[in-house]
Amino acid sequence: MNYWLIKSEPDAFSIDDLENAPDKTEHWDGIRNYQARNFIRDSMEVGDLAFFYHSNCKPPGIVGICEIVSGAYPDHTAFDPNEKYFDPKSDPENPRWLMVDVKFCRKTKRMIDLAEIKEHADRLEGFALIRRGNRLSIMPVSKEHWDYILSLE
DNA sequence: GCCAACGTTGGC
DNA sequence: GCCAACGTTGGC
Repeated sequence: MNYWLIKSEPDAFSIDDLENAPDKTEHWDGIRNYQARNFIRDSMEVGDLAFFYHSNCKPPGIVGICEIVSGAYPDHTAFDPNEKYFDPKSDPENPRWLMVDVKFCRKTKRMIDLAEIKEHADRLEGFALIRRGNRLSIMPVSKEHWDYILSLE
């Protein structure tokens, strides 16, 4: 059982979009970063929980919790030239990019925004979200950090 | 809109 | 394999 934080720009796909999706489940496509891909491929397991984080908005922050409900499988959007995240170098015979399905669990009682999380940096040492220059769209969260952040809710 | 911090690309 | 140029991310 692992814990994660996954980022999404709310203009593109928000926590409400996930809640309103059929079966409250959606595939998490568009990951085009090897480190994030490797997390999906090697470490994510069905039943893992993830913070749903709104990025590139005002204010950015954690807005909900979702569950990983599938193993990793090929991200088909990489094969389609009409898709925003088309990657001609991803071979369908040997897919370069993977995705998982995530299911809405609940919204947090309130948004736990980035500024607040940073105020607790001393209790969140090593948390990838507040490391300098962090740009990962999927990152692991330790159980200690997970519980602590939820205690702020 | 700005820009720092990265990741990727491609010439050599 | 090095590294400059370029593109992207994402907070501010």
